Amino acid sequence: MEKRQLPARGRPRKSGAGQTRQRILDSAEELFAQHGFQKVSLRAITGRVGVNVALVKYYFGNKINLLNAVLERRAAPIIDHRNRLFDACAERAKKTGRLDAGEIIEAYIGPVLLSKAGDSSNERMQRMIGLAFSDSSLETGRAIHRIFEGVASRFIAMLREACPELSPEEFHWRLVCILGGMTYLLAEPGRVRRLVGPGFEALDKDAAMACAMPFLGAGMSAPPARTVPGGAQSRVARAGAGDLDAFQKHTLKPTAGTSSPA
Amino acid sequence: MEKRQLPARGRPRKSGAGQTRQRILDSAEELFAQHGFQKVSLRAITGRVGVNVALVKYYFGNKINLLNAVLERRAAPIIDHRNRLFDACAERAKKTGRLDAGEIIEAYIGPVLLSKAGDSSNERMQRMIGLAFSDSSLETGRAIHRIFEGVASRFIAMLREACPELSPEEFHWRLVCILGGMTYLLAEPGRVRRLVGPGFEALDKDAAMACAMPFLGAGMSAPPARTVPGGAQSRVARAGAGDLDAFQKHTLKPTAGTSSPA
DNA sequence: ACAGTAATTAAACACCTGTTTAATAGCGAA
DNA sequence: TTCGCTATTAAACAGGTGTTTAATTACTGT
Repeated sequence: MEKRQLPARGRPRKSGAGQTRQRILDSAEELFAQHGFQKVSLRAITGRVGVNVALVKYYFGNKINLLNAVLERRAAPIIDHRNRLFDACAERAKKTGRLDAGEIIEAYIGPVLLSKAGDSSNERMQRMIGLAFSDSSLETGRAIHRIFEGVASRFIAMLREACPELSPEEFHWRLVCILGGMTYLLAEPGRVRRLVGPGFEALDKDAAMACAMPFLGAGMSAPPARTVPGGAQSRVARAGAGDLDAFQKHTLKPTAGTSSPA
Repeated sequence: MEKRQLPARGRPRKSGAGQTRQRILDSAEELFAQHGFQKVSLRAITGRVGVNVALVKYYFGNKINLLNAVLERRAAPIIDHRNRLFDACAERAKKTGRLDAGEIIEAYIGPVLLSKAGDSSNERMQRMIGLAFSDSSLETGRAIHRIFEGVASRFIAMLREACPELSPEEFHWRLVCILGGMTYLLAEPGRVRRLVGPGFEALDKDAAMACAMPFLGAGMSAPPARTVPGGAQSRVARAGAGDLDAFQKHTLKPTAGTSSPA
């Protein structure tokens, strides 16, 4: 009887070799972007390229490291682009005398949201960042955080400088809104569309950018709700509709106040 | 030898019975709110209350139905509250002659974000909705969607009416920002805070509401970026900084235009 | 007293997960 | 040729998952 007829085990013939690592990265990128980190199994990733699961360990060590590798591969251009735009913002501020919040936000979001035509890798990166951000698990959040920590800090610092009139509290919650909105812009899975119904091409991210920017910019430039803790009333409460009992009590309740001296 | 010394199998004595279903619901609610639907196992839920996994099937059929039951239990008051506030908005609009976007947004977010003092169930509901919304899986999204479909539609319809000057496209993307911001307000897992650093009590949701509302309201009331497709320029592009080559080309590119006649 | 039903359990089912181990086929150099 | 290194595989490991089945006990109505 023949010794082995089994599918070749061991090192493959040289033709087209050495690209396995890349192909695993590509496959992982595509699946992570489609379904999120947690829901994609290693076997799904390697199965698509026809190699064994064990190669993930061989090349990347483990699953979370594979995600890191996938992210790192695409992060550098985005970070560079953001930094260049931030530089431009600072440059312009030197002439006009003040930083523009809208410009800064646009400089942060643009490089991720806008893809060069035909560059599908960026579109995948969009969804991947969006999904990783909204993923409730700590590990994916940490992965993103680690990679973009630098620019993110610069973004926040510049934005803070552009909005000196906001209290720390107020700045924080507006920032939460911006990042939430940004996450949805990136990864919006069609839920909103299902609610609103169709009626236009919702996939044009350039349009999304152009439409979202006035919103975010105007939001950030809005006057503070309250300069003194407890001095503000919600719009609904101010109007004083009849049956808003519990709602009113709380909206009117003076807020704890900034608990830090800074 | 004694017949059975094993832990009692079968129906338990009447004392304190009949509450098992509730206890499972409570446990599930707490864990779903903490870690999200996908990451919580049925055994974790039932283990905490000291009952067998099979009871989930007995009482709820399966896991997704358990989530539905958890959500349904808390949804009704929220939906009612929202509707009452919407009624009040409509009432006021009859006098002032126009709907106020900020009021409408506040009426939608408030009932979820603001909890009656000491009502921890609402706080759990907040995180649960937030997590379910940002969960990339379809099933949890559908669960939320099914329950809030009605009010959500009313919300969007009213908001649309309040912003007639926005094109469908523009309205859509601003709505995405609002819902994204809202999701983050509800479930923000501390990522933003880690970036910004501490400095105040970030957990006061009443303050979050008061701080976020001017942002969202002003954003929604901002003038449209473009009334005619292709007529708008992004702020960054307009400023024309030197090295924004590809970025400019795309920001300036005329947008596909509303592809539907409606 | 007895039959039926409601509530609960232990245990298995069938599968999927990330990870690891040991074997092996091909290649390059000595 | 032979040795060692690289890239790859099959297979197992150790566990977790939602789901299901059958058994068991207590209570309820007749």
